[in-house]
Amino acid sequence: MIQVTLPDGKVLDLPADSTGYHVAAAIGPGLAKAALAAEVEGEVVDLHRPLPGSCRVRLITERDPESLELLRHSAAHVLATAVRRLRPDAQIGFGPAIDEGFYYDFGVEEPFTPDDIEAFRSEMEAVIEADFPFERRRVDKPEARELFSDDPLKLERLEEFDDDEVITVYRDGPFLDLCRGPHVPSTGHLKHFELLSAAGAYWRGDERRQMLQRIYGTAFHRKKELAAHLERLEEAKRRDHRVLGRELDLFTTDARVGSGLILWQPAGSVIRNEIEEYEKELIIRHGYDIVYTPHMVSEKLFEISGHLENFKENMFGAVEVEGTRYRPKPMNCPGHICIYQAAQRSYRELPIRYAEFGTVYRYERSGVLHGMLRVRGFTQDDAHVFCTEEQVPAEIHALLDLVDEMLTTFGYPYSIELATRPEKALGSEEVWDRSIAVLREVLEERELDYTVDEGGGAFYGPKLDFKLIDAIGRNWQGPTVQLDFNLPERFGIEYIGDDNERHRPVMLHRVLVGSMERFVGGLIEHYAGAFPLWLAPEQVRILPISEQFSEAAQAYVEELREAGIRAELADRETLGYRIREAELRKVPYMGVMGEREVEDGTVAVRRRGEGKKQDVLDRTVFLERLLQEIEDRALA
RNA sequence: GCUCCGGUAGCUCAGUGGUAGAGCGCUUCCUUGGUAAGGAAGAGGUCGAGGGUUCAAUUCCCUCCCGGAGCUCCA
Repeated sequence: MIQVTLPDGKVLDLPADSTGYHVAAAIGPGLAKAALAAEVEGEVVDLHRPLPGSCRVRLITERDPESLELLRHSAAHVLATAVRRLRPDAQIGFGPAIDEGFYYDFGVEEPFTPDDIEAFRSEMEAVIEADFPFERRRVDKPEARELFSDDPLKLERLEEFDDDEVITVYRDGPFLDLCRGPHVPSTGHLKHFELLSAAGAYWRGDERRQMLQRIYGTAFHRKKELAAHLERLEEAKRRDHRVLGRELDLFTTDARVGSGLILWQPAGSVIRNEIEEYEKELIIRHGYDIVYTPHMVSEKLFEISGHLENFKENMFGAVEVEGTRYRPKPMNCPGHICIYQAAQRSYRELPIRYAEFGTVYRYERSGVLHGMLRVRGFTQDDAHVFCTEEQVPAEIHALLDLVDEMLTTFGYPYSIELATRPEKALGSEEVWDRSIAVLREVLEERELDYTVDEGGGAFYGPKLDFKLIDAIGRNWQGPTVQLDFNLPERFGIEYIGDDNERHRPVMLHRVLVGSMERFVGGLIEHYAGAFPLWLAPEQVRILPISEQFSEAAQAYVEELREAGIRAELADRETLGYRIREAELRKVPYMGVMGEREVEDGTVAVRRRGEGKKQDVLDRTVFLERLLQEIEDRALA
């Protein structure tokens, strides 16, 4: 007999060869049916795996978050089972669960067609219907070699195991896979799944290796959850900034200009300009100095900064003028350092904070370019803080204030990640530890939640990464704050301390929006194109009921413009048509003016997305409300 | 960069080895309309670019450019 301790502290006495299933059965028939796996001494294992002896056991059902990963991993096996049935020659690669689903990689002569995918989907249904149990078996290396003698990819993986390592295989019906597990008990547990896409993927992510065909899918315990997930994907598609960008005339690209280069149309430029004006006001209030540096500089600068050494493959090529080679800058920091070095600095001046909307150019491989989100030319809201080591905590505090104010304004919740010393790092361990400790202390002082990305810092310093969460729950790269132990050394920057000696200042890099292009692209998706009033390219559209009121409407448009409101008149076609147009254009407010309004000095105000609900307001009152909403940068 | 898919009117897309269509948009006219499409007429295309095969290429083949799904990488 063994003693099994349950999470609530209860202890069960069970026969020595019991499994998680027996534990569940001993608790009750409902649980025996619902259990998908067991957590034994903290490790998730198959439900039918014998317990190692007396132990702590927690049963995992579909209520537990871990179970989704199990389900999806098993779904990947079901997919492979189906593929192998229809295409016995397909080599099998890896098939893990991922964040939102699963994939499986196959080596085939010809890429899969949509018809193939559909066939696999149907075949998966059959595999599920058959309800094959997932059977785990330990094997040694020679036996494994035998089992996978027809699967070169599995054999390659197999050779990476140490001789004494535990190797397990899983079988479900006809399909056998080299796999660590665990799995759900049988294929029948997979009820709600969908295959989503197929694309090429290099074996082991190495572009020099064979290209496999990867099929992506997802799976859920409940039909409703699957439907909700698919709906979320649809919603993401509807919000696609490339589609909205064209519909709303925000930005465009042109083959004659080049890939990865964004042309900001007037409407998009309004948004960008509003953001820049807001940020300028914000950072000037926070003690920053605005600077400008050239787009192209002598290559020598990048020799000093080390970019030519470490970043060359991301830099545009040089142009030679009168014997000097110039390059478009990939980063703004070297220029800012030169401004710092334009004069001898005293500790009395520090901290010095230089900010620039600096446009940088980076070579990106054509395949990674994506709308405004991944481009070759972009403008960073870049800033560099030069300060003494003692001033660092105060600077970090100030930055956290700045970040919070900024992200709150745009309506983004966010999370914080602290990235620490990587393997290959510059500067002494002691300096690193001290800097990380400073960052940590500031975060803790503020009682902010954060996660640690162990070893995720740049080689030249630790950083804080802020992750934005958008309106449909997706994560975006947000602000970053980065300590730099490298550039101050390379440039030999100094200040004179109160001891009249030369000292090396600490340098912080920081961006808030990061790249204007990426940020605005993200905002388009976050707001689904319906920008809050302060950012809306067109804020108010005035609609006279008929042309006989056009003059009065035009006069009101002028009045609004006079007050700084971006207002337009729409007086052609029918009223219904114009309302529809304004809604599709996502103009925040429509103001209807007919006989009554013209006589009364009012306007019938209709808010975007609120249908017929409207207020008849005194025109001056409406204007004041608009101004207030803009001043507040209200989100609604 | 690589694999696959795509590029036809401003936009979304149909179509064909015998030089082309729809809807929306645009222009003009009629309509002067009270809250998500009033009516009519018209203009608009070197079918991504170049080369090849063919009596004939938008259609088939090759190269290139641009875009998409991914791999890898990143702000």
